[in-house]
Amino acid sequence: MDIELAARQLEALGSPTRLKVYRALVRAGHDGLPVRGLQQRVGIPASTLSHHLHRLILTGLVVQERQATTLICRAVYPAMRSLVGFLVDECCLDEQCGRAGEAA
Amino acid sequence: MDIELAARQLEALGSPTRLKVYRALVRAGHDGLPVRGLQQRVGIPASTLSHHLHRLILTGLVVQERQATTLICRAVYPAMRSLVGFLVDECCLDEQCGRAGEAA
DNA sequence: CCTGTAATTCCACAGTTATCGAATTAGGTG
DNA sequence: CACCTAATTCGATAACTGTGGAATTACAGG
Repeated sequence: MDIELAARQLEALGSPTRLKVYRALVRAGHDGLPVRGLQQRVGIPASTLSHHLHRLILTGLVVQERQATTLICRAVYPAMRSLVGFLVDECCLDEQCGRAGEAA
Repeated sequence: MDIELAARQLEALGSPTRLKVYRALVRAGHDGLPVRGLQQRVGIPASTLSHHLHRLILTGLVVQERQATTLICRAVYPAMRSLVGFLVDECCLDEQCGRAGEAA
């Protein structure tokens, strides 16, 4: 995992709106959510949502698939997995980030 | 862990410069690093570094402690731990983010 | 082809961020 | 106190971000 990619993905998640969007998608599971459903859940105008989705897609955290007239959005789980892996491997020392030691 | 705090911390880490700063601090371990040493490692002007450090400190990811004329910076490991915890607990579904399934 | 729904793209604007030289504050030493 | 090093704060500027209404593209059905 490249540090530049990690930074871009962290930045993509680093907006309350986008984090809520992403979380909604993760919670939607494998079936994903249409943009419309996402919009109702997050409660923002369509154009704003579209911009945020675009950013999430650019970093590889989200993909879209067209089903007739609706676009289904899905979280890309492997991307999140490697991002978390980066944080743990590159940014944490084992002793300090391991569960042992102190209960946060 | 509040989603707003998570977003602010993700944003703080979501800049290549700040991510490098943070990583350097984590790697420095418990002893931390003086601002000067950090500056040499990351290679940016002091004032720029100071701003980035300030942002990291505001989100609770980094702390500073004065030792005479030098300021020692340290990564706050529990903060990273709970951020990673948030990503795993709130943004990942067990089945999809568990190590089982596929090897990323 | 006309219509309707889905979603994006266009456009504009206010607010924020990154950057860094210069000035300033903090703290120790002769 | 004068001086030195460490680091921050000030000030200014260019670039980017978030936001959302309006126009546009994409697709299906009658």
